[in-house]
Amino acid sequence: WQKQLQNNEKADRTNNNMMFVKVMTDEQLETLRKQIAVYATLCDQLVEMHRTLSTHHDLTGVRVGNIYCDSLMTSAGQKITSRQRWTPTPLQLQILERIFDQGNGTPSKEKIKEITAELSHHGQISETNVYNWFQNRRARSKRKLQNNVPPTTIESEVDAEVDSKDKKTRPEELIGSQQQQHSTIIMTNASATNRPEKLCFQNPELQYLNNQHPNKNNKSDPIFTSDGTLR
Amino acid sequence: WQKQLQNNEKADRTNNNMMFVKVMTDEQLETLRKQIAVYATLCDQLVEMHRTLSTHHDLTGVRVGNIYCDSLMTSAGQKITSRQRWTPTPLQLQILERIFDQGNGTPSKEKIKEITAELSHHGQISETNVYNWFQNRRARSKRKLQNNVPPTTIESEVDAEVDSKDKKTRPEELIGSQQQQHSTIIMTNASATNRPEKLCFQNPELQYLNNQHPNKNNKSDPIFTSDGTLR
DNA sequence: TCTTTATGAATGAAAG
DNA sequence: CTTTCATTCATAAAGA
Repeated sequence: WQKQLQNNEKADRTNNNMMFVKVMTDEQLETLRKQIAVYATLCDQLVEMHRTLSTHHDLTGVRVGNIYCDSLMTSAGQKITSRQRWTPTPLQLQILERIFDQGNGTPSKEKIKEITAELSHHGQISETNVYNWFQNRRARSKRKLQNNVPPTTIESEVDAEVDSKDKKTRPEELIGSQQQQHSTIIMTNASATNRPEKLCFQNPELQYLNNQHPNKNNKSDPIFTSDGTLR
Repeated sequence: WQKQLQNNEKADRTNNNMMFVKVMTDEQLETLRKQIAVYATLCDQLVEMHRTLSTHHDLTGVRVGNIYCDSLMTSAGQKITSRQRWTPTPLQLQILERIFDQGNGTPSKEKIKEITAELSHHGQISETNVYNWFQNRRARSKRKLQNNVPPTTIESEVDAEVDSKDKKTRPEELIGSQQQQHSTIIMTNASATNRPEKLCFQNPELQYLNNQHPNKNNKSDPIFTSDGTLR
């Protein structure tokens, strides 16, 4: 593998404009990654279901499950390529920070363009980056306040809950059975932990697609091994 | 592995300060396609099997859901308690994307109901969710276009240059937020020559899956769409 | 290296 | 519909 990589790499470098074949864009690659991850997860889910169903009957499901786990499961949700992300240069950061501090909480599309133009003199950047940055900046500073200023300890929780529930003004013309449990309090740590949560399934099928839990085996990437199988 | 990739990336970036470096041979691409197709087929089969098993063993979806949920909790731990918003199942997502791609941009209340009904077979969902999904999907795809269409006006810089160059490599619409760093994926021919059929299931009962032509039904031909989304 | 943290990006929901 | 918010995911950077 390594060797091949190196070779290809060299070829890549030397024949930059030449014939080797196929170029995938980041989007395509990312899409591919997602797609594979989705399938892997799907298979995982299904296998799990089979396992559950078959436990009392025969070995089929179990075996399938095991095999699957060995070959595919560890790869679920992993990345094929690392998605690269923008990182502001110190200078950009400084400028952004300054603008942010100026208070005008609403960067608005116009502003964004300006800012982006300005910042692009100091490094690669796009409007989306700026937009996201402000978005995140605002959200996080807000949360910080929230977390730091919960001096209103005890009864605030209840009040907050009621308040937020009242906020739910949307006329529910269409509502199924949903987890629209806007039990959303002001997510302080305290409230988050005492809350008797509703444990029942909402997405019975694939809840843990979002698993980020430190799986010790997460070494593997869904990459194609030399024999054409996934590992 | 990962590291190797990183190295490649760095090398690419520094040595020839150019971008787009994802290179695949035709065979590799083909292999990839096959592999994904196999995944799709497998999933289809598994779903079918699951349905059969479910009905046969007289298990309701709910029960399955509960059991599954339980096993999930034990394995994945804390997760489930904190979820408060709907997360589409991969399957649901696929379906949604497909519908969206079909162009009928106006999901009208009628449609929504239908779709919801359909999707509810694959997981907990409500009409509101579907409604929101389409809302967001449309808005965001629009924004993407908006971000991409405006031909680079500000060429004041190296980065801008790079950017436009970058865009040239993208035959299709691109995702708004991706604009910068690229990483390298190179697949060797060696890895591309094998049979995807070896993928995972060796169980006799499932063996027949492997003999299927991946493209048997169009649903099993997962290729990325032009806008980098799944369908 | 491996783990943890900070933060860019994605996205469901809701407001405007 | 468009914009914004809240939450979560993924990863670059920092720490051990």
